[in-house]
Amino acid sequence: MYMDTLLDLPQLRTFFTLAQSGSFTACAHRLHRTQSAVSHAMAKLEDLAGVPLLDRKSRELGLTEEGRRLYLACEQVFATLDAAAEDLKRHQTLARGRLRVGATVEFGSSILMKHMQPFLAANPELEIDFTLSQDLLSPLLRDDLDLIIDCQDHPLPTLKKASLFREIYVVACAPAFRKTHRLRVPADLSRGPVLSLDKAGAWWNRFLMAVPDHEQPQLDRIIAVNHIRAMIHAAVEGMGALLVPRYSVLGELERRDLVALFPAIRPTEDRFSIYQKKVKANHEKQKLLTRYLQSLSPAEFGS
Amino acid sequence: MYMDTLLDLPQLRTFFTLAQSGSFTACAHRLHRTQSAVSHAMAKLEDLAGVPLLDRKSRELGLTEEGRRLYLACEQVFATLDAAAEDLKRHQTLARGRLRVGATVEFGSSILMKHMQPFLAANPELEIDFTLSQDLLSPLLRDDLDLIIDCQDHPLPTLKKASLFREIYVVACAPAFRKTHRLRVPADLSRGPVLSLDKAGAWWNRFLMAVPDHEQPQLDRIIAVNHIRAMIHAAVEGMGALLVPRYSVLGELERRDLVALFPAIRPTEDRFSIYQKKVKANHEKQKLLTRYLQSLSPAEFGS
DNA sequence: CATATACATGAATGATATTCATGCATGGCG
DNA sequence: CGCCATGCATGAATATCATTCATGTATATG
Repeated sequence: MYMDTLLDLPQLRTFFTLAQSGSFTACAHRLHRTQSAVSHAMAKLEDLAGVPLLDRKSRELGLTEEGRRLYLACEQVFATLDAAAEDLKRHQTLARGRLRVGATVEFGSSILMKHMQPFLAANPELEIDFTLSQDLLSPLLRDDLDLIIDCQDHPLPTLKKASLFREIYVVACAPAFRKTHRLRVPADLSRGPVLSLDKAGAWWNRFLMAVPDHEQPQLDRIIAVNHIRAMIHAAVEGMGALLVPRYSVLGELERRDLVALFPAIRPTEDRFSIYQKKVKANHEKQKLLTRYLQSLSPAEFGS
Repeated sequence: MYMDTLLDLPQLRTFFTLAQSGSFTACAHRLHRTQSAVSHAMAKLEDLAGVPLLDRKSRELGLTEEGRRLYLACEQVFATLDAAAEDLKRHQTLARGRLRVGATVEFGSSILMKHMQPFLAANPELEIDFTLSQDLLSPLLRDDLDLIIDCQDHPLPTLKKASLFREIYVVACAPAFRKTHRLRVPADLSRGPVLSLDKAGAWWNRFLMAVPDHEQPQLDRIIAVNHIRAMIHAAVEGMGALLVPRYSVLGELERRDLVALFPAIRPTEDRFSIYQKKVKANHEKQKLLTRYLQSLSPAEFGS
């Protein structure tokens, strides 16, 4: 209903990236969106522009004359904009003092630690301590922690919640294990041992609930390992299939120590959020860290 | 690794306008937003930037050092962007052929006609005919019209709907009339004649429903006039108070031939939309007109 | 002081972008 | 050829974000 500019930034950014990527799908990956989102965005942009901007006929996707001109404008605009953003970042007031951060054990050790160095380097005056634990809420409320990263929901009115990323679960196993047990559909899991945090196998419910009835496996042979990292090592050694948050095995998947099974099955996702006491959330150091964490792309978290 | 841009266009546009306007409220008016919206947007922008951009302490609202730098970047960016938009507009494929447009009588005669000239001038090859009528749907379905602008809802699957603006109703009368009848609250309307499209006064229900119980007027003296334009002339002459869509009396309010009454009471709004047959909505000429109408600011429609 | 002006804020709402689940076309390839 | 893979489009459902509404707080002004 309001149409200040004909041009809309998210769409232009998409267009700009698309022109560099050569295909909708590639562009979508770069922007951590789906191909569909890119398609919608471009349709809208072209509709707004009133002229075709993309030339879809040939194999390689090209720009029309108008598209090329718009692309040049984008170069200008984004150069300026990015420079301005850089400039702002440089001039952010540096944080100082002490900040006590809590996180879940697996997330903290595998992901958080990997990404804190640049932040620490940028804020040498800031002293950060980390506490990895299952129970994060009570230390936060007790003021033993200033900021926690948790996948449990804490809907308290005194807490400020900022959502961070979605924790996606995967079923995975060693490549050799998949071969010997001929794992093709979820039902095949009945054939071999599975690793579980608990002996009863409740750990796997999250997965089972997402499996259609006729493909339900019988998980009879359960190997209990009460520690995720240990479970992962066990899986790499071919001891069984496991169910874990994707972020915890990013490296193993990359190196093909593990392979993901049944990508079509999507267990319910948990959402990781940052929680802070509202009264302290305005402190520069807390805002700074929050911003930093949120600026990490979802890909870093395996989403 | 870092999210798109830290900078977001609608916010930057607001910031840019704000810097030129000198106050939140003034900026809000320019952008046809509320002061609150501007405030929210700036809060978010500053939060993203990580540094204060606005200096609110002194009487005149100023920019901080970082704000000034960002403002310079904005100048650049919006200059480029607006130029690109202009360029695109120039290169839009010109429409040609014939386009039959339908609209409600009052809207068509008072507003639509006022704004079509630039469009016609930009598309000399296009022949447009206008039909103002109460019944727009059937001619559209019969293909006697290509595009209609209507405040009735037509939720048909074969039609494409594009919303245009909200029709806001006002109660108004001649300044002298207000004085002689001492109209201060809705109940005072009992004192003098009111103009209505129908003798029964059902026309006023839209207003009465928005009035709290204890202020309900008794509309006993009703002057029926079955034509809005005539009703307006009657009101200007001091014959009574009337209830009309704001857009129909924009001129009279401006010249103070009429004054708006009870701004606190807000009758239900109707939404004007553009309807076209889906199969024909892709025709260049129809898209062009749709875009043009949507690009008119809400202020043009009295919203 | 009382009032007016200017901005802030939280909750509710409304609008928009994104995804999901498809469909349709084109280009290898057995 | 028919078959599958790939790349883009599309409509409905959903998630995300902006805007408004209804207030609150602060400061200046007569």
